[in-house]
Amino acid sequence: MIKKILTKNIRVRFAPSPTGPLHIGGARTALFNYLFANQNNGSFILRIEDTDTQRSELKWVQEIIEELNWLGIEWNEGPDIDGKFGPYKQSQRIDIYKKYLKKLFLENKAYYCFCLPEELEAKRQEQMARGVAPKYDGKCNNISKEIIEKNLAEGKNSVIRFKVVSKKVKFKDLVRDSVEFDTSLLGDIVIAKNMNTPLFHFAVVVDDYLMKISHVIRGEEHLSNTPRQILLQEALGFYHPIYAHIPLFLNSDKSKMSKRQGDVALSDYHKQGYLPEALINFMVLLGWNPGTEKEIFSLSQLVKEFSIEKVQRSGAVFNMQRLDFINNHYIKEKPISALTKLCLPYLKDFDTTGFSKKELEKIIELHKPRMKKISDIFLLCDYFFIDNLTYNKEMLRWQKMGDNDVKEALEAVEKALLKKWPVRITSSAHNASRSDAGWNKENLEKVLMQEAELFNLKKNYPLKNRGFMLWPLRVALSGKQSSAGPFEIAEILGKEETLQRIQDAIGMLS
RNA sequence: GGUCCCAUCGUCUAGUCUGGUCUAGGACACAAGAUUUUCACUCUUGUAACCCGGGUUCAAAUCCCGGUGGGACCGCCA
Repeated sequence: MIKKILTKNIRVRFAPSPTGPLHIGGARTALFNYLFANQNNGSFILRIEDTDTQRSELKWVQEIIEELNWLGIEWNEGPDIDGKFGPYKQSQRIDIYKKYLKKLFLENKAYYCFCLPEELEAKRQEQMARGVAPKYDGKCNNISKEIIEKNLAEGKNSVIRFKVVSKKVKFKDLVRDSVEFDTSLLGDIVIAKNMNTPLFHFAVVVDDYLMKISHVIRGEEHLSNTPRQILLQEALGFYHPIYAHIPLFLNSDKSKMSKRQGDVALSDYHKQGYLPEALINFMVLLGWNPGTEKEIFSLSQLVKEFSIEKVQRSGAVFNMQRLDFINNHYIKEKPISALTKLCLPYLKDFDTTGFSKKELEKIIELHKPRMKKISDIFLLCDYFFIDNLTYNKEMLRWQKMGDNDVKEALEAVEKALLKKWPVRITSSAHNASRSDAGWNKENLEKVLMQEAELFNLKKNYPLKNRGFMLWPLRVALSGKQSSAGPFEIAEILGKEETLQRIQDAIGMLS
């Protein structure tokens, strides 16, 4: 007797296994579930599938929760948020599974199997070599009760198998329409190691039923698992949830995204300084689009606009360049004080104490358009915090300049700066502070743009090609092939350090 | 090997259901140009795709069939 599908109350779940860091593909599965639940006024459940006690660890449960929270994906029920259908960790539901396991035994739908893993593996190899679908041959299906008791009493290695009924299983999938499998190709599956150790298929089916899950939205790798679970549902008299199998993230060679070819943990992206809003936006566009040309979405917009039916059927290559682009977009949008806060941890190896909050914000602002990810800030702005820049003196040359030309240019800069901001010989505190007055980007620009033209006139360089003065200056201040502009740098560095760096450059040329 | 899924620019995709408006649109990347002292940002422009073969039709990216290619699964993992 199969009960009707529950669709009035939308309830979905994300069911990760805490055997390692949260996979980025898992994060997208969670996202799709979250979006689907929230746009339908439903509930989103986080369920921890830790039946594999060997590999499951508490720290991974914590990581899953932390990283999902960081992304901004919230659930209504889970290991940390109690609901009516808990507990939400499978390791705490052993008695529940036992009850249904007994039911299966009682109805003669499950049996003990005493085959050894090695002999099973040998059979599997042999079958595959012969070109047939590897499947369990049902050897232990008809062992007598006495033998079973005896084996069990002796503590012989055993597992519990479910009798897979041969039939055509057809189900509707929100992403793939109708899918059909012939279960006669399937062998009897192992659903538990023993009465206290249920396995994946069984625990999933029981929990989805008990937790009143209406829609199972999961990765495509589970598509071929679905008929087994449907058979289990039928054997237990459960309703069938509606399925939606979403496409996989792919490596650039189109294989399933794997660690071998790059980062797969959500935390890796977190650590590198990808913003949660960027990751969300990027992930959702891999396999879904609104059908319009809009590409930037916040999580709350997605709740409104997302549609599971528009999810793509084929896998999507995880394209880092596109992630970088989207991340850069969100970095540029971020208010400067918030962005600075995010950058600071990546600057912890520098001594930033000499800079005020305002100055640090200016530094970040300057490098914002260049940042693909927050961690980039380290290499982008290091020259502000390094006392003695090291660079090749050839770098100081602009176009056809020689050492002497560069030296002249820098000396002209120095002279002009000192003229406008003279060094006081009588070093009273009052005068010292006055000498820096008006040392800002605007004034520096005014003075030096003019000076650059005078220099060109003198040297017979093209008048408007101000690089003859500004390029050496910028390199002297940054020590870099590319950096922010010289006026901006000088403003933040302050007069003393600016003049010092010019002096250092001149020193290299003598 | 078996089963299932999939197939539009290098990548993500729109268009496919309801065939004509598609000499196939957008975005990333790439290239060129403008701007700038450099890089980046910004703006403009450009290169670039309907897997192949048949069929149906006045008309096919779109419907049908067959290939081919790619992927997932086939566990006492999930």
